[in-house]
Amino acid sequence: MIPSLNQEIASAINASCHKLFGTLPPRLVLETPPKVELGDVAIPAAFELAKVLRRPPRKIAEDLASALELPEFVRERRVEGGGYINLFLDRPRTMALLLAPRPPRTPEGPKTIIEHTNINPNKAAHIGHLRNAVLGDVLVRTLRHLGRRVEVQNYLDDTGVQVADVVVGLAHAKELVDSGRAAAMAREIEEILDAFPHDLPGVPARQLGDLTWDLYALVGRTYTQDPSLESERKKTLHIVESAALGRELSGEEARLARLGVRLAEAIVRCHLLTMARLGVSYDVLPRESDILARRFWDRAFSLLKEAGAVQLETEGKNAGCWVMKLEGSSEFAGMEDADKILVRSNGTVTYTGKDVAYQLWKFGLLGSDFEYEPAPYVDIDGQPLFHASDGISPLYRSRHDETGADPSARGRFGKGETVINVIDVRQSYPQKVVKEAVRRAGFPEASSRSIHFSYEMVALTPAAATEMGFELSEDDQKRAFVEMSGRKGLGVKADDLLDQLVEKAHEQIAARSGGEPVEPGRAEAIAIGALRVYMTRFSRNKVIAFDFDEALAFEGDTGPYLQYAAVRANNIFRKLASQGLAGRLSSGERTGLATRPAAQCDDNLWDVVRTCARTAETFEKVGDSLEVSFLVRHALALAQAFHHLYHTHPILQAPDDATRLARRAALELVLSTLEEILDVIGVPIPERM
RNA sequence: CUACCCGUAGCUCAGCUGGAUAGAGCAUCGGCCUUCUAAGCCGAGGGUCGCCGGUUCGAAUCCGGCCGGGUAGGCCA
Repeated sequence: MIPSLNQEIASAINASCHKLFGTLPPRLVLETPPKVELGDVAIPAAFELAKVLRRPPRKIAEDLASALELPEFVRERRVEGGGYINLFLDRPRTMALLLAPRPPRTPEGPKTIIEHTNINPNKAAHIGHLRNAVLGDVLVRTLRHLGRRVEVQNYLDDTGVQVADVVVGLAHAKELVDSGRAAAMAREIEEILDAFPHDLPGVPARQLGDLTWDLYALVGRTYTQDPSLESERKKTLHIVESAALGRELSGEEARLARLGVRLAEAIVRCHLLTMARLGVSYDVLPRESDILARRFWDRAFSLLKEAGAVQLETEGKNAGCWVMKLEGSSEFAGMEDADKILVRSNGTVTYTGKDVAYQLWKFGLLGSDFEYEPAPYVDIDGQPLFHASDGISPLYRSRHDETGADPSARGRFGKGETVINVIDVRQSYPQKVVKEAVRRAGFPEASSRSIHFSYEMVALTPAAATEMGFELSEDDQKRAFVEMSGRKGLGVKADDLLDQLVEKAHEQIAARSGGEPVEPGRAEAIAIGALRVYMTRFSRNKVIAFDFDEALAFEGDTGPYLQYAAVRANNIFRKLASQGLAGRLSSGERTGLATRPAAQCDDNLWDVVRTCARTAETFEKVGDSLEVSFLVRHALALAQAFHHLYHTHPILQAPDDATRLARRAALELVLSTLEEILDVIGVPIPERM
């Protein structure tokens, strides 16, 4: 419940067990009883001891309970159920302790690098990317809250096939299916890119994401209908890579390469704008093109070769490729062909190969680094559009050479002790390969600190897909969910969903404001709250079958429910002030709380306090398990407890000052706890609902 | 074929390393706005925890085997 108190209780149990039974409980766990009436801390140790001592747990609990020498904080002990020892805390003192000011934590210790978002810069972001970014962002905020040093990286695959695909679409628009529409879109896209970094008059920045989304879908359809275009794809990818490697290119090739560079750069701005809307930010944007230009792979390759981790195949289907043999290792057991190609027979490096180099760099083990420059995204006045995750520092991106690089940023990024990659579960296999490669390159400790934060995908319910005008096959209609597919253009765009949320929030506000004008930030805040909670309230390994009704819900287990609790708490303090009553607790009141009669803390009030008290351990649990839904569910439980209290314990109309003080104290605690948690989940608290 | 994930109320999900009467939200039904905003609260109904076996004083939870659904096993990422 309270970390320091838990420790005292734990050592008391151990001491008494030793004295009474001459043995310690195999595992010492402290639980929280399911109901307030049952107490504040539950000790199930008697169940464990029953096995060892071969005596009924209830008996053991009774003996142990009376023998325990507990801290003064514990007011009462009871044996409940089959053998639980339940402790009741001194309510006023606990409350005073919980309300005592805590010094803010400054980050310290070794650095944890978290990579998330990582969207192919060739089209608008969809709701699957949203899950990635929100989970990653909440993880970042949680670890920071726990006092760790965290660096946020958003990797840009600016020289990948997906970028090449859209370049193909632009260069060969007339050969695509629906060529008329394709050509029109291509023209508009090129105009937008020509004007970049400025926007065309009247054309919103996100238009580019929408257009490329559609164009990419046409390219995808064309590939399946007319495979001859595939050769253009290979050629284009080669051009894009060659440019990054600094090779001389002919006129047309150079034009295509430049197109790819500008496309990626402009789409990244779309993504960053979308994420900024949600309050998601990054410290550095490492680019794949710079990994190529800086020859990171060459370094990684020699490390792997020196360690004997890779070998050149001379025969078989992988002849001419450099592969990492995985057949023997247990992690890859049972796989038919577990070997992973890192260098293709034509000499080019696979994505996984580049990822190995990137991973080694993240740990500072590559012996090579990027240069860095501030990300080039500015508004009309030349002010930066984005900041680093501290909200102050500039957002940097990697750079391949010194020209234009910021020398003061040199060496600032990477060199993490722990690296967490937020990537969906479908990429478990390549992630395992990367981890294994780091190990075999001679860095077992770095390998063990390579964490794949995996989560399940966001898919669409057939209903949602149909609602958006997609025609599903009969088989698909029967499925529980259908996978999104950029190549089919099947998916819900992040900004579209946000817009719908904002619109709905606006309607709801307008419906209750009685004609008063609605300030624009309110609907946006509610939309963000709804979205962030929707993306984080499920366990990581649960597929989210996206459903419009569910995503747009504002009642029950939702962001607005949390926000409403905080708004209500704020309203009470506001109202108290407007009536000339004491509102927020003074420091004298806080310390004086400890000696007040316990009677003012009835069970209902205490239930809320008890929930607040579990916050610290919830944060710890999230840090240990990397399961952010624990935090969200805790917030929901707290909000629920408070909404209940709100109806049973009026403060303005409290019967007397003493009662009011106890209630104000509980309110103070709820509000500060809610603010603390919502800040970490990234749910903004509006002034009013 | 192999590995991993999922299977709990009509729907969406919790259930923390085995333990208190299996809990929330949505939906349904019934109440509560002259009282700090009803995006709220109170109450009711609704469960063979996929199936079978094992371990245990005790299993939704651990183990084994099935069944159903999903994902991965590309010189794509």
